[in-house]
Amino acid sequence: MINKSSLCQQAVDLLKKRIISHALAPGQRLDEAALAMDLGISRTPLREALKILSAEGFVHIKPRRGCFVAELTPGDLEEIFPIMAMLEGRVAHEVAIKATADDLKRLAALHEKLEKHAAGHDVDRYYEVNYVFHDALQELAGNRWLQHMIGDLRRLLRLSRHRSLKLEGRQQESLAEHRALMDALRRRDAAAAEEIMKNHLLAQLVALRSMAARQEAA
Amino acid sequence: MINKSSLCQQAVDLLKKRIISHALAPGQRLDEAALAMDLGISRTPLREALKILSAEGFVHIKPRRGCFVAELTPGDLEEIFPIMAMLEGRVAHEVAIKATADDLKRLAALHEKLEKHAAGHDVDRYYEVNYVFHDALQELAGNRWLQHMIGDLRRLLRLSRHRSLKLEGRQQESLAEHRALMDALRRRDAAAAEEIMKNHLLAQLVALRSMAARQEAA
DNA sequence: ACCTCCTAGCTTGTATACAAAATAACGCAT
DNA sequence: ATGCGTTATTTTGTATACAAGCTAGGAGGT
Repeated sequence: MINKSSLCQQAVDLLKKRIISHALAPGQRLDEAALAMDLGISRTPLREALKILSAEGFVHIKPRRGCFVAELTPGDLEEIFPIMAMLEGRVAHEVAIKATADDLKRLAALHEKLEKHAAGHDVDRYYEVNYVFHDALQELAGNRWLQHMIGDLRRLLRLSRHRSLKLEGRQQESLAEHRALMDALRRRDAAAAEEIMKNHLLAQLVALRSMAARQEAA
Repeated sequence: MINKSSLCQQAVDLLKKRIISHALAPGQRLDEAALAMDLGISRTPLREALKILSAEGFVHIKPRRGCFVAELTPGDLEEIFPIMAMLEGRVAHEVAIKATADDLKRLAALHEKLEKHAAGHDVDRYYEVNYVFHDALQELAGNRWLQHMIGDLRRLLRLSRHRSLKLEGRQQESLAEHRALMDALRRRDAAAAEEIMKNHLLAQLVALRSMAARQEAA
């Protein structure tokens, strides 16, 4: 058993995974007794886990009425993406100033992977590496609170299965934006890096809108 | 008794107050049994409350070692203020665009109160109204997620008793910045409003720094 | 005298049992 | 048949009891 942490923490981790993977559907009611039985634990640690998930926005607890998996409306996305754009823009800004030549090399290596997966039309791996890339940037920015807030929002965004890269042409755009970002970082142009990152996020929002519109039409 | 909510929620609210007011000192260990006894509840709802407070950053839970009141280091302030500056800047931006003439009148009324308390050297009331003013702005911006995140950070900041307005001259500066903000809002100059608000927050950070330096010297 | 190991206690983590409130089901009256 | 009221059941909220890990203090050895 690698898992030596508390049952509460284990429950938090597992439920997050299930919520993000939509094994637990948005809006679904969570029955404490049934869920506890399913996880093989008692209600006490499970309830503590649900309180944590509630504070982090994954579920909503309606007093005396139960616990429900959170759902993100299109309106939420419209509100969250601009915030993310600001925060990640700030990250890019800091990285442009702080990163060492070595750091930039590591980023470049990740970017190369992105190019490769894009060329191979491997959307899943592209997403994966993209995540790692953004994560690495946050690490380099070295602002723990910024990192914390972005992390919260990122996890939340995953509640909605937005896969905007599936929109034709979007992956190429995304890649071009990443290229421009790497350029700005190498030039140590903080203002440009921030602006590019901002627009990168906002472009994702635009892509999501058109996907939603397309789905609406169908 | 107006208070009909769960014991857990009551505990959360009360503990927040105690932590913010420093009735519970930063770094202090919270003994579950003793605290539960003190609050007149059992450990079960108290533990749920502590989990929530932990997720919101008010306390840190070290597994099997206990729960400790969080403390903000000067480093944390240096990280948080720039984020706040961005977020509140964004709020100002949105308000400049969205606010109706009526909204602006309400804000102006609040600003008048600020001027009055400043003239009367009533620092406490100035802080109070200042809080209401910023809160009103967030309301007008109408971005619930932005509001949520700013709210979290604001409460966190109150962990450190930073009273930068006590620095001589700072209150007058603060007032001037508020005046400039109102001007920009009336002119519907979103970019200017955003910039002014950003600098308003960053100026607070600078004031805090010099207070810390002064305290260091003493 | 100091370090180590072991034990005793205290504190956190978990399970179960109980209380209270909300939902569902049933019967009655219209 | 339908709507309302009452009761039964389910489910959340809370308390208590139990298990397991950490801390501290003392005994024994070097």
